[in-house]
Amino acid sequence: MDERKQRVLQAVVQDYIESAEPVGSRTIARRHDLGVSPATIRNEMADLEMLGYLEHIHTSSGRIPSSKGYRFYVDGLMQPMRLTDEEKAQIDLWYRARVKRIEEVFQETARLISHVTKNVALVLAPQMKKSAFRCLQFLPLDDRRSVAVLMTDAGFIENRIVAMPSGASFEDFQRMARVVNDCLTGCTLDAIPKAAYRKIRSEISDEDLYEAALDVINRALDDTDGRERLYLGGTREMLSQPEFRDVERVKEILLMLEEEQLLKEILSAHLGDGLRVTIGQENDYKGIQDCSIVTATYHLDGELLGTIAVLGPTRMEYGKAMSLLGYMNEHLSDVVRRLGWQG
Amino acid sequence: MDERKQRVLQAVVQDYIESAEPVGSRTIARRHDLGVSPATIRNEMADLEMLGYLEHIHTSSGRIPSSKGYRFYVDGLMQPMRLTDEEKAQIDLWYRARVKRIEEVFQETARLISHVTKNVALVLAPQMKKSAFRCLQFLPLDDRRSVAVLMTDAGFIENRIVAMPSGASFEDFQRMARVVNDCLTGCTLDAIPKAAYRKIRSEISDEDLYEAALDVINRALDDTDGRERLYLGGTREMLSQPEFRDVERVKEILLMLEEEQLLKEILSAHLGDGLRVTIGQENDYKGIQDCSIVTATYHLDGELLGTIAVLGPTRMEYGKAMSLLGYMNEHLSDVVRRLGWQG
DNA sequence: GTTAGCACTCAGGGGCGTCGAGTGCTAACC
DNA sequence: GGTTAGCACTCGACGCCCCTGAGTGCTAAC
Repeated sequence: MDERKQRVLQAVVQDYIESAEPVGSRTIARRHDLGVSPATIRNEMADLEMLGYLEHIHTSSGRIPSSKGYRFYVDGLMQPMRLTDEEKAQIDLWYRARVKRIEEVFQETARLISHVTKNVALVLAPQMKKSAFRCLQFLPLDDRRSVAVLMTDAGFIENRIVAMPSGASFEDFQRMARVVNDCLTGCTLDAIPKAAYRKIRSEISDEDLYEAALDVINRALDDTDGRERLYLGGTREMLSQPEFRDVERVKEILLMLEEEQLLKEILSAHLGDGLRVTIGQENDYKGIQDCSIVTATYHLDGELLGTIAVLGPTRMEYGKAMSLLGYMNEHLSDVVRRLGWQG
Repeated sequence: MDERKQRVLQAVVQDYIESAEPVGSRTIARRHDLGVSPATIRNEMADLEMLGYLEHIHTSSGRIPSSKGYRFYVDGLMQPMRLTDEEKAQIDLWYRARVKRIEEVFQETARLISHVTKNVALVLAPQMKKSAFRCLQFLPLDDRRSVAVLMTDAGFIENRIVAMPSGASFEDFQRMARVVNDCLTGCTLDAIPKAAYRKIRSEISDEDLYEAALDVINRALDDTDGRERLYLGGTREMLSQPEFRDVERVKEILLMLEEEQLLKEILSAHLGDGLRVTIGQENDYKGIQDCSIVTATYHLDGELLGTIAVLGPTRMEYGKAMSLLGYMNEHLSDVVRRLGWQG
């Protein structure tokens, strides 16, 4: 693929991303200074199509990029689009604001991403089980139940209603909490050493109480439990994309966006190092093979914490999405660090 | 308005609700046994239009009900549609399931309502400030901040990150929590007696600590704070309504549904006794004058707790929405009672 | 008061010609 | 041999027309 072909491909992709219309040879000749006539560009485009980088709806409609075409563009031709100062300012402003609850950080991150990219944003918060236990307390609910409040180092707080074994009093629960606090402080939740369990076991003589303690810990770990972990933003912004002009398509994608489990799987599949782009048919899941996903993972001290992503039509401003995710990434890692995530 | 007119009006409304197409005299003659010819029905329809119950897009299109027509229908003609046993079973099943967190109850209620009615469901949870204080605890976050966990009698739990005044230790905070717990137990949060404040004041000697205590209480009361209180469901179901065939309309309504404050105001305006229907132009807010809202409030011992609502096109199955809300209402009141709301 | 009959209206759909954007091919050009 | 101009061809979009079907309103007859 010689340089001129690359320039033509670049021109086609850029114009198509901008206009959402198939682009023709004359348009390119007019808008990009390639120094050749439309006829030559036509020839190049025919070649590019033969090579699989462009597609043709019908004879006489302009070309649109194929997944392969986008891939080549993203990997080599694209120039990363810098965020404007205004956009940066807007983001910085928000992150400097006082955070009231940790969930807000993720929700707002999703909102900001979708706002800037006009696409759906997905934010997968750090998994609770990856974080370090900080403390457990119980609040009394009624005579049979109490509420367990579990906090981890990242400032995550989980509530669970737990039934108290008959015969156990609230004081027993508080005693149990003290034991658990003593034994688990500093443990990462998905890797509680056996020794810790043994210690809890030995300090809690009552069998039922021990079971209750395990129950609390296990249910706190059960991430599929609540709907907390995945934050979505921009289902409305999405509608401004011409790809979603017809309601059927919108329904389809909204349906998919409700399948939280599926989304998590998709994000997990993309879990890679840093920025990653998956384009159209590269997606395993059939329903989004006309969409692309840009994902970024945020880390702390080498430990994977979570993922943020932009999901949109293949005709997406990859450069912008990538810069933005990179930028948000830093902020998120920073926030999580400030909140005292265990490094 | 004689009986035959009423029967014609009823027929028009029912058919229109079912088909979403303007209905003509012949259709009615065919599908409802009124014992008269289409011509007569035409005459009646002309009268009904004159009286303001029906509308006409143009000559030669069938009639559609006006807001006034729907109103008459809802107030007098409609037969309340019973829920099917299957629907009831589905609902009962869910409510019998083990509730993990109180928020789930409201979220799932919204989901169920939207699923059955194919419209948007709104659930306004009991206001925290109306509930009785149960207990306050602190969890340590870092050396400058801690997390306040406040629980009320309904099982609501609120977390807030609070800054600790310099000089105060976490132990001070725990001491403060004990004082607050002693003084406020049983108080309704929006009506904390002055005496309670005085008592707290006298028991907490440290000025900064007292301020911090007030801060926690006040911020917990601040309902606009989190996004917890209003639960939405069914933005996807909504799309199956033919009224939302064009994306512009969808965008409009989605935009509105994001304005949580606005929705709360609308719901509050509809706050009435039991079931209430607001139809089309009866709505104050311009953006939903082609929509109707059915609201129901749930109480306990005469005290208003919250509101559940169905929002959809004026062409809505009022009977079904009303029965459903009534049914969900009982369940909700029941759940809240079980969770020990202070009567 | 009810109904049949008739003229009229309007939206929707199919057929048709036009226009414009675009391609592919060929022959000429440098 | 690569580049370009020219030309025939294709196809979607648009506007137009006409037809059809559903529906009304009016009038006259029952």
